[in-house]
Amino acid sequence: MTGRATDTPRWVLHVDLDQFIAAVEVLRRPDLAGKPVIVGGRGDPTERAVVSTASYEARAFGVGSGMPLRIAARKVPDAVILPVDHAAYTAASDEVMATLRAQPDAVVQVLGWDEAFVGVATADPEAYAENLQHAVLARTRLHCSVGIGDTLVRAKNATGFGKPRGRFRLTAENWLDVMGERPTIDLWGVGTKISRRLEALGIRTVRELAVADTAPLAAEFGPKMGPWYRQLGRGDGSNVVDDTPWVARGHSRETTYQQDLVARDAIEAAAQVLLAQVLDDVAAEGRPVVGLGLKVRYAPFLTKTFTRKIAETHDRATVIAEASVLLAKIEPDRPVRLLGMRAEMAMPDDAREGHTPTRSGW
DNA sequence: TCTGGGGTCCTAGGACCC
DNA sequence: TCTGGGGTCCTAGGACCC
Repeated sequence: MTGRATDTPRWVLHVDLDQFIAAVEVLRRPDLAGKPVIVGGRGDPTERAVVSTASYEARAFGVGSGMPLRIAARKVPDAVILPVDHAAYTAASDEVMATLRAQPDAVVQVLGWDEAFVGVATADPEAYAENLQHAVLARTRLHCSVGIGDTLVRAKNATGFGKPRGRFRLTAENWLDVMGERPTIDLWGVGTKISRRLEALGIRTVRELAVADTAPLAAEFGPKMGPWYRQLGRGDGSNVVDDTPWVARGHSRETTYQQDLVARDAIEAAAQVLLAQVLDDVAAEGRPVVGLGLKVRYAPFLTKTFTRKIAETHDRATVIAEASVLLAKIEPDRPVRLLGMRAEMAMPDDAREGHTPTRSGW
């Protein structure tokens, strides 16, 4: 006998806050409860911006995140439109994550502002999840839904069936019964492009993907991604929740300009502003810069990216000088609607070798 | 008057070396 | 003189997520 309760099954819980951003706004403005609330940009629907979150009342009108704010405002004339307040959401998120970490024997892997995996050994995952929901509500006044699974993928996919405020369990046993007839785009990690390419291979549903031959998948998507998509279709993969502190590979800043930039000077000045912000973020971490990136959008569907490896340095002036090589690649006489600057940082030597928490472990 | 801003990982193809 | 094949590094770009 070891000290570990080896026959207690390990479960993955995927915790997802319900309409998180809108809910945080309602907490500080209770008069908004029950109203269509849309959060996006600077809260001005005449500006170029998109919806970050809509409350369920606004979603009933067909508004969803990613939609241009202007169109959302037209769909819901009575909507309350609020600016994005990052600091408020970060503070609320920190409270939620602290609550999760305080649960008995919980291993917590944060995925974003409003979601996390919780790994736990328990004989009754539903009861554990319900306790967790009560704890989050008591401490933050926010509601969440919980997906319960025997793998990370199944837990993640289960959550949607529990919304709002509920729980749902997906395991090897019921995966294909629940997911089998759904289109592949419902899978986490399959978007519009991949689902379309799968369809061209004759694969439309999750079940069809689950039983597909790997050879044509590998031929279409490459030796890594091909087999990975098939595994997604089966819901298989790791059940290990990884609480290793996240280390950023880099930092970037992007801005969409309300009016396109035309003059060369204006474009270069704007890029320097973004680069300065990026270097502030990098400096705050004290890690050297090893690469640079530039993104430029000339028109809605024409985006170019340029990257460049540079010799490891802490010196701002050196980085700015290196960036001029990328800036020279911006085409003249072409209106620019978005600029982005990115700096890649040297990774710490310890432990990150081969560690890719967001994807390849699954 | 369509399309944010912050990230991650993978792949293809060219350059270069042996 | 022409040509092979493997490996690595780098850049551009694709795709996905919240």
